[in-house]
Amino acid sequence: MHSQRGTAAAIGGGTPRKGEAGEHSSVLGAKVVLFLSTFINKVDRKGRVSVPAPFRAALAGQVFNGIVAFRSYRQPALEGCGIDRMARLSDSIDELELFSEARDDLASTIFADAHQLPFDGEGRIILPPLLAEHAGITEMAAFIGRGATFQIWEPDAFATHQQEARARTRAHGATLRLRRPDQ
Amino acid sequence: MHSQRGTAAAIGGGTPRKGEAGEHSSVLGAKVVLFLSTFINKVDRKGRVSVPAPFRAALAGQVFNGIVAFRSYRQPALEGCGIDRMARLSDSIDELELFSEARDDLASTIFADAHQLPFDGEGRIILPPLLAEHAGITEMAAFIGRGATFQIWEPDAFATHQQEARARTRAHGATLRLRRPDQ
DNA sequence: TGAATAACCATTGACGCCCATAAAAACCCA
DNA sequence: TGGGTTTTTATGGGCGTCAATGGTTATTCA
Repeated sequence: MHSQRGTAAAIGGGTPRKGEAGEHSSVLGAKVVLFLSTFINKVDRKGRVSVPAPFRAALAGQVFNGIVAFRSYRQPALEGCGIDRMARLSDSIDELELFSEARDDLASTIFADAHQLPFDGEGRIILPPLLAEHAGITEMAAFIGRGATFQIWEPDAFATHQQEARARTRAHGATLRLRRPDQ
Repeated sequence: MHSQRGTAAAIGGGTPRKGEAGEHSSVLGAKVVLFLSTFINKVDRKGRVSVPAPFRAALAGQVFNGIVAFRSYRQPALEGCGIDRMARLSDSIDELELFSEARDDLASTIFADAHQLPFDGEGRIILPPLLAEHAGITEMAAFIGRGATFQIWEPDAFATHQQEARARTRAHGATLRLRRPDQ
């Protein structure tokens, strides 16, 4: 049908069954959050959409039970992540000069636009009209895993975008250096 | 429909249901306060405005049941936060050279101008004329989440400001290094 | 005593929460 | 390995509750 299932999962929340701890992936430090794969779900007439179960699993345990979403400023899409990431962002910004212009701009660009969308009992969120509109979402919504974050697109728009991105990648021969495991 | 609901919340107060702890987000350290999103509420003829429920939730538990607001000296807007943050600000300023000019200016600009606005039974505050005037607020007030603090704007003025901020951010390629998850 | 302020109800619509269903995965066991 | 069983998900819809707002009464202070 619409969304495949279990095709991808998110580390850290990956189906912790029957009394398994599974709460923390490391003793100190945050849980590893990884959003993978693509899921297309339906938007019902109340504006509700199910967040893919694997994504929810990745978010499990965060202080806020839901997602944070804001309009991407370069694409007709929504940026999504968990509240923990926003808290980190807030801390980062707090380190900038108080009352500086850069700080102002970042704050009003990101935080002012960020919507906190709580899960209902079934793991759905309500897409605020402003956001849905920005992404051109009406009937269906595509959840796109991007590692530490994810995006939400209108499915057709994303298909187009993906093709172009692939073409560009091939052209530029994008290379990426893998980060050292950590210290 | 006046203001959206639950669209945004603040960590720590965000809908802690069903016996969930949700009180502290970290063992030591203060509660995580995060103001997100934008809410536009009406100012009634008595000068009352509802503070968005999610913001109130973020402030819950602080020693003073209300908000602190003072005129931004860079923008036609009000800076808002909880009383706890003012205490921190005080500490920061305390670290400036005693009797220095900067210290003096900051102290008189911020603290002298800061208004403590208590919530009424319904979670509203009364906007003092001086503040409302500075922000050009008459009919409606926009509450703008900025992470650890928030601002209050006249809605149209903010819309303009936000667009400019977006443009600047995009231009500068607003780079902000995300803080490491924590140590 | 009058005006300004705070405390107290009242209304309404949006939203949180619950229940129900069907289909797909995951699971189990022969 | 295959079939049957259980569990989880995605999705729909109804209803109670709370937030935003407006108005009225009590209280305080000049």
